[in-house]
Amino acid sequence: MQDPPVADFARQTGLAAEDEALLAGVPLFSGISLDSLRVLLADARVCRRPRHAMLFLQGEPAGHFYVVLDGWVKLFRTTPDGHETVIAAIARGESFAEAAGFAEGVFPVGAQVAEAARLLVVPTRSFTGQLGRNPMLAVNMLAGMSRHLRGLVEEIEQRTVKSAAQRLGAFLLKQRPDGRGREAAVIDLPTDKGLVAARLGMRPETLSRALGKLRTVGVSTRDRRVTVSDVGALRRYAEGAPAGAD
Amino acid sequence: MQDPPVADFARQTGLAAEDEALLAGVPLFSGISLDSLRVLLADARVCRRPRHAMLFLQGEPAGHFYVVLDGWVKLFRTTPDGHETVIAAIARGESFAEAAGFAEGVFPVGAQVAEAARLLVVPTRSFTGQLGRNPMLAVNMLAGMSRHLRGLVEEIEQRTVKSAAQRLGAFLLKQRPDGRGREAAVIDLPTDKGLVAARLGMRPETLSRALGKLRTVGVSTRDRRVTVSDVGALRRYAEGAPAGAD
DNA sequence: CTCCCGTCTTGACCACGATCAAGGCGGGGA
DNA sequence: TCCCCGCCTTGATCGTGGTCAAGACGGGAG
Repeated sequence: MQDPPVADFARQTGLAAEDEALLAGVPLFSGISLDSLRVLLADARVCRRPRHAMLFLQGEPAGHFYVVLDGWVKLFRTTPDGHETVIAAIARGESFAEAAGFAEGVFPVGAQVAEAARLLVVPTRSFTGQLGRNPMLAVNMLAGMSRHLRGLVEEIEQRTVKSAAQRLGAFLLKQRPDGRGREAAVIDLPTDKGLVAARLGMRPETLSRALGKLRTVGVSTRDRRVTVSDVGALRRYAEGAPAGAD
Repeated sequence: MQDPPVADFARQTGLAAEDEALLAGVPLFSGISLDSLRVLLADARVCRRPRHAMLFLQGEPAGHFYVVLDGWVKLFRTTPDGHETVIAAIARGESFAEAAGFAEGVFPVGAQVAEAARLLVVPTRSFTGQLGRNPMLAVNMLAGMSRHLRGLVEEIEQRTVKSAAQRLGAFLLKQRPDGRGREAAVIDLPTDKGLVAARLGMRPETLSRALGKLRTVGVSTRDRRVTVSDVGALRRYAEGAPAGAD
């Protein structure tokens, strides 16, 4: 409980070295050094949850927030007339319910595991405690959050300026951060197409048609497996003018 | 320079009491007590700028951020091919370039006064300095920012779910926070229609047509003066189902 | 007074994506 | 084995808002 030596960090939390690298890349934590991150997350714990597991319900009191280490999580709101709307789909390397990290309250949405997940659970109390004890850490985090904020806003605004097919193209490219040439690539969709559609802010039908359009730039599909014949061409399409291709 | 007594706050910065109330309501500062705010903004200064004054240019080094005490400010980006796109229109009671408040860098957009403005200018250095000296203040500010973040994201996402006319209705209602009954109201648009359109994420032509649609719920226009015959009806329209009214 | 210019409105058209509806396909259970 | 029920695709249609183009209106300068 009291200041465990850094060496115990991994054993304490169940974090592998590659998890730490992932955490350092979480937008919320950008601008925080790895060492500081270890301190900040000293009381965080890793947990695994199978597909369809409910993490929390809308309106439940919140005492912690999450980082997705692996898998996918779906945030949803239950409408008065019964059925649910997907608010967001959270991917590996992203955090959610962060607001609960700074002040306790209730979760404004529900969360369900959409794809078997490993999660980092961070308790609010210890998190804010550490921040209070490390002022510059809090300031760095503020800087990180304002960057995060701008990024989020820009991403959402892109939904107006880029076409569905372009957004899908960018999404596909993001699934394999390595390949940069013009070679071919095989990408397995990280979750079912319905949720991918939600993630990209479109209906499943539109996703289907967008995949169709991408055939003109060498993208073919079979179930969840997507084959890109020319990564460069796809990138050009995704970044180029909306009407440019065909 | 060194810890001025609180009593000098107003004289130092040029802030009136009502300005302090406004500042307390700025999303960025929600969750910060008025006293703390006085400390945090001890080095901030008020300045007036006429219409069309340039506050800063895209790419300029940033050492401070702003709060609009009165008037409107337009953020824009100059595209490679010469002409400018409006990124955002900032109203009284909102802050902008906040990212510059936590870490120095360059302004990613340009800013111009769209409607004669009184601005609070907050220097980055003293701001982060104060935050570093008051840990709990920084934590509260993080809480405020994450609320702010959710609010922003939700507002932008509304651009998909609400119709142009509904967004305009909501905007009009926000211009007079007092009236809540079903009586009539006269609202003067706070800035020219082109900028109002930008604020609402639509083209001027669409704003014009949206005003036309609102005529069916008792809204009439003459230049910048908007007359609402039944505030309750307008509110119902703005909040209700997109297709519900007519 | 007239001309000009910027703001605003109106009309016609079009592209995009949502919606409704109908099937295809595949996997699991009886 | 057959059937059923998700998931996905495909087609037809429609509403919304962006774009292009043409005026209306008003104010200021000459």
